[in-house]
Amino acid sequence: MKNGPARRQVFRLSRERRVADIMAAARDVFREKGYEDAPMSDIAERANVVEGSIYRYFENKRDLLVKVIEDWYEAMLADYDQQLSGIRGTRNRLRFMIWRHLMTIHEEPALCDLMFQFLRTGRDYSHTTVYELNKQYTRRTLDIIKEGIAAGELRNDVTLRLVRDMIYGCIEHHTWAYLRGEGQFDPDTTADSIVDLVLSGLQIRRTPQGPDLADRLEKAVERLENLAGKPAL
Amino acid sequence: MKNGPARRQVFRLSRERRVADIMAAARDVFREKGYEDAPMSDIAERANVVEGSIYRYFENKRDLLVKVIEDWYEAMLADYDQQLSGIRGTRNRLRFMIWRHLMTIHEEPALCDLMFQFLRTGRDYSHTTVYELNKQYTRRTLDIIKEGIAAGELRNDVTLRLVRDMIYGCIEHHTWAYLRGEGQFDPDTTADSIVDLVLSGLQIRRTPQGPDLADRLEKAVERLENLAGKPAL
DNA sequence: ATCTCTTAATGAACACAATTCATCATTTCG
DNA sequence: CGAAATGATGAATTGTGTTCATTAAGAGAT
Repeated sequence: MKNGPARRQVFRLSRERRVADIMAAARDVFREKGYEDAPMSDIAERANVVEGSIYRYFENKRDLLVKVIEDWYEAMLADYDQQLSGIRGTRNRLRFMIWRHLMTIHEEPALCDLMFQFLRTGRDYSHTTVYELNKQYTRRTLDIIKEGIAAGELRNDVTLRLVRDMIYGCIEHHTWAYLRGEGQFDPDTTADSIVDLVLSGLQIRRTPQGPDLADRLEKAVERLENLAGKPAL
Repeated sequence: MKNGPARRQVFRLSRERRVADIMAAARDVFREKGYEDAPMSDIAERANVVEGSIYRYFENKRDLLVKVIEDWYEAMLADYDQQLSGIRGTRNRLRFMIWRHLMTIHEEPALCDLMFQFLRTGRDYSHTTVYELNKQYTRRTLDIIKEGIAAGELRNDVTLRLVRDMIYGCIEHHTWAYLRGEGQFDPDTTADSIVDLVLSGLQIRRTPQGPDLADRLEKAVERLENLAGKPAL
């Protein structure tokens, strides 16, 4: 019998259980330390496995990150349709989508950060599941816009892609600014403001034909006055 | 005399020249390979120095990246005010800012990428020079909005921060989508569309009861006229 | 010119983290 | 119960950023 260094007791779990353990540990460590500052050794320790074991279930560190984000994202979107289906009216539905996105970033800033910084920038992003999920997610917003157009409430001469970029770009830009200390975070009023801006724009709405209307009224009254002033009786 | 390995000829240059050489090399390598995939050895080789020498002028790899981006950003913003000062009118000035930003991203996608991905996400971003430059840069857009408000052209009940987030968020979101293959890139029409969307919003402007109201009033007066004209005789 | 003295550049050595793999423990199955 | 299959291990490897003792180049004095 060789007297080597003490070997840790080996536990054998089901594949699903091991994967779940590692992903849970990875999610926690990534949340706390980000991607680059999260050593595999930390993840292994928290998952009660040894570093090398992680590579039996995940190709590499990045793959682990991708799986973690996918898992979270998918779960988050699960009951989305249901919530949305209970809301009526273009404005309300749009507001919900914006509010929901703001809340998500507020609840999981670290994971959102990882997603935007490390997944979305990767060369292969457009071939990932996260890309598809995200597309599916933003498509709902565009569907709301389309319905608004079909109902004659919204302009039909805008590029839908740009509207999407404007809404989501605004939310994200706003959130990063908040995360580095600019202003406060109030999903309710922010959502209201964004919907209002997107729908109404910046320009002051001149009541068109305003002066014209006044003219016409004045002329009508004049006719009345003339009529009344005459020796009609 | 020791017969060690051949030692490379040592060139001594002015500090400015060395720094400039290293930064130029770093800029090129970063542009080609990104941040993480750009080894210091490549940068050193291209700058004709040895790896260790870089650390006489830069604290570490990140510091080098920061300096490179700063340098580029500063140069880019240099003749900005001058260009803008030649443009009149809220809409045109706003359009220029948007167009200019689109062009910048189009001309230097790699450096913009680095800036967004590695600088803006850093913990210390809000204490960097790039942060200040960027603030100063976006402030001009907000100044244009403020002038529009002062001139009575734009609504005064919007959060300026949100308008900024909407404009820049939209541009950036749009650009990343483009960079990963969605749609084309046409700074001119895109700038037009964004300005239009920001100023006018999505909602169809109902002439609010304009003609309708006038019609109804005129008819009422007509009835009065008829009434007054009849039993009078 | 020659001889210090200061300073810059060097590249070998270090440190640290991701990844691999030969080895051994555990389970499964005949 | 024994043998094969499978899974976990952790030591070794690799790659890369960073450090530092050593050495070369230039400046100034004699």
